[in-house]
Amino acid sequence: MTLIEELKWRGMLQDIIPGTEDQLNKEMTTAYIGFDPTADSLHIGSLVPILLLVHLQKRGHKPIALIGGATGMIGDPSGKSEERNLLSEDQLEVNIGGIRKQLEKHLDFNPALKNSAELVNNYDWFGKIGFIEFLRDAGKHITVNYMMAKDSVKKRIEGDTGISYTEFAYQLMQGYDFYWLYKNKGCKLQMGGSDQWGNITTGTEFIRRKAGGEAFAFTCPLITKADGGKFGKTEKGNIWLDEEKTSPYQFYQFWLNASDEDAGKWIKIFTFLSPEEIAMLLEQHHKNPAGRLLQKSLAKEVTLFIHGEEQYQKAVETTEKLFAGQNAPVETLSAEDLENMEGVIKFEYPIQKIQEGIDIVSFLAETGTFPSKGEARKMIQNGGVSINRSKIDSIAKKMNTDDLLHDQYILIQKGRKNYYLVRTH
RNA sequence: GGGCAAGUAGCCAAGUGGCCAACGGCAACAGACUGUAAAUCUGUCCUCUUCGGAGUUCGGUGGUUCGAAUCCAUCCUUGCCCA
Repeated sequence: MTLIEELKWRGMLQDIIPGTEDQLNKEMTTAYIGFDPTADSLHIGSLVPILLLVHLQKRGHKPIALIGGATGMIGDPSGKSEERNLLSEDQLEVNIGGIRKQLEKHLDFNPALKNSAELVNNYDWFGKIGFIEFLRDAGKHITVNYMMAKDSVKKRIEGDTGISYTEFAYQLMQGYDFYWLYKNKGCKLQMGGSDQWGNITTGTEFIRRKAGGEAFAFTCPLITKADGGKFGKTEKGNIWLDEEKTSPYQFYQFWLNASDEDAGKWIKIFTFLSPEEIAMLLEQHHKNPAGRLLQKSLAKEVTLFIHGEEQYQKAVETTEKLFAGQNAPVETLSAEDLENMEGVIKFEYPIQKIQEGIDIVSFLAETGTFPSKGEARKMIQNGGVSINRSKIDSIAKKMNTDDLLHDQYILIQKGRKNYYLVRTH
């Protein structure tokens, strides 16, 4: 299976410029993907571009990760219905650092390799270009008519929010990036999400007109959920790759909670499992859907890839303690079990207040489980709060020392899946 | 610069003097059902609350009025048309 065939099978190919496959088969090809420095960590939405680079490098091609230090200051209109706020230079600096750290974990940057990965920041070349120079060098080669025909631009022009000259110029900058990499790094291929198709083809067009060269591209479909929700968002917000922002346990749980339909698609995209292995998993899953083998495999592979063996083990251990024995009495959890639950949010609380018999609503608000008493009350009335695995059915309940596990802990559940551990002192 | 239209909660979107914390939809969260799925049904969904209420909202600021998201003035932003 060639790289393109594999990506097609994995469901990671949306659009492709004819001749791309021949180019990849012909020689070691240098290819790039851009990353937007809109936050100081990448989230799972950026996982697909990372994986594309990894696949590429595995096949002996040379990946370049481009961080949009310059383009990030402008804002890409693609997929945005409104003008974006500009990021400050300081913030960009921080974000670029965070992203660089994460990319270095997954790509091989060893310079001894002939296809070693490279990291570039487009600020390095855009920072030096003057406005007049840019207009003469870049602007002259692409007509406004061509730029306006792009979907991302057309939507904004036809919509009722408009588009600023700044954002309109974005595709020209991205096109120039591709040209710069073509010229200076011999980069002939650009990849990206399907929302980038317009920007990408501006680049290949630019290279053709200005350099008379041929460049290639393909895009990956945007990841969606079967139920139409946004991918990678939960109650707590984005799922980040940084374990400080999203603990490995939460990360593992995210994948474990995928629906059957999504899991079947995602396991091809987000893991490196072979078609045979995946076919086998799918078959076993159909025989016994309740085993949720697909979700478990998906969660395992992705957590291993991002957080490594040790964190994966911890996530699984915590998961088993919390979920495997859902109906087991809470006393079966030892003090060590409780202490070692990675990823469960822990709070400290003075034991004195428990001894005094504080009411449940105040207790939940004061520990930080809920932001306010009102919310705590509402959730209890909705039947959504459990203490030590038994559902609280009255807001009148008072806490007392009988509620302490091992004379010290209280396990709070918000809904079925959100656990909090209160440690008294 | 001139003319016309628009700006409502995370998003879309009704409301055009009191019955408005503001219809409806999406997203989100919780419950029932389940497999820590999906679908379905139910509840919550501006903030706080002693659950009786209280406070702050409808681009900004002033004003009219007993009372304004709704009327007036002005400013800002956006779109369309004209120059």
